[in-house]
Amino acid sequence: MALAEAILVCLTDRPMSGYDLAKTFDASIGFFWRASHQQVYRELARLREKGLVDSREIEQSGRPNRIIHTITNSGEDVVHAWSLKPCRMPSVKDELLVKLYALDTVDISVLREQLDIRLDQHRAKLSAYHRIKEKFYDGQNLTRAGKGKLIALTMGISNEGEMVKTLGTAITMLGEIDE
Amino acid sequence: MALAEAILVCLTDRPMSGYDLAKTFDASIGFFWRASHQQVYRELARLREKGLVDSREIEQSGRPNRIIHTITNSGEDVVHAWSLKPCRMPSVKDELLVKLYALDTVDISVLREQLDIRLDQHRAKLSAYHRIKEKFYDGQNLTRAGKGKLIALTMGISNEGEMVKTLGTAITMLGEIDE
DNA sequence: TTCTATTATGCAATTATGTGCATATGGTTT
DNA sequence: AAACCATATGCACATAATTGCATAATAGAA
Repeated sequence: MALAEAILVCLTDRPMSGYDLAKTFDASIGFFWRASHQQVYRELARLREKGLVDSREIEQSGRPNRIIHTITNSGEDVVHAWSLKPCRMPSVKDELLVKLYALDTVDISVLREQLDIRLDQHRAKLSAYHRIKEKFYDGQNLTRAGKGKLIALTMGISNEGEMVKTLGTAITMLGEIDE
Repeated sequence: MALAEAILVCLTDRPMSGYDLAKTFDASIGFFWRASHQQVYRELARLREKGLVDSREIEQSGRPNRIIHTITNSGEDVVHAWSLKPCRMPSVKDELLVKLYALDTVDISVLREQLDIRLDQHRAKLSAYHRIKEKFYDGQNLTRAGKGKLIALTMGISNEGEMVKTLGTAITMLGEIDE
């Protein structure tokens, strides 16, 4: 259960509402650990129960009240303990690769379209990462936190770039079959 | 639920026991879709219930009887329908990247060790993939199924190679902090 | 001789994730 | 005026994955 830790990590930076967190998980930290808003709210309820966050409701007029969550001391202890534990390998689960693996049971032109779609998705991610890097992490006086995010982003960029290249190769190889 | 489809795809090739399938998921198809033996046995029970596989017990002396599972016609229909559906993007969930993202809450030397471990894991995968490619897919007269597996393997190799490179960069960048 | 690995199957409990739905309001677009 | 988007929260149901346990025989190593 590292969603808990990912949320706590976000709250280390600053106290946030569930809505803020959900948006963060749609962007920044979501590049490395994806979660929906429902998941975030459910996990926040658990963290509150365990006393790892402190939640206070803020009155608002016009729109629903916000609930601001602040990390507690025991929350920080949990983050620290987690940081020392070894990391798991992310588990691979890619339907596209399974379809390539099972090439004699699938239609090549359909699969080709699916590869094209995937290629576009990786291109989109790549340019999004580039924009973020230029906007926030190209200055030279970065904090330690900023440097860490830059390293993660750099890995993301080279990952996506590589995916774009490999998918191109795969599409070419697929095109050379049955022609 | 694409574990069902991954199992059916394996059974398209040849009928297999749960044990055989579990081993296949520890290697070959497991490179693209990971599953434990418990998961495989449970899913096989479901597939049997739905009539997508046909299961017959084979008597053995000395050791437990094997149950051989064969894909049925409706099982093949399910695989075909699945092959036409668009593929999902694999969901990113990587603790190591979250730790980099949260660099000011983690100890750099501990994180460095974790990066080293990850680097070794990717190197191991890379050389395993290379061995398999040389052994099974370097000949020129491949079947269509073989060509598909070669494309998937090629993508795996370039993925792992890229991870090895990027982790090297990340370790260097991490080393340049606080020195 | 004890311990471990391999073959072969699976249940039970827990934890995690995904999908659909529900509510409430103010501002902007058509 | 109606439709839609952003803000803000969350429940309920369903599916999937992890972890620990359980059984049972044989072969080979320590």
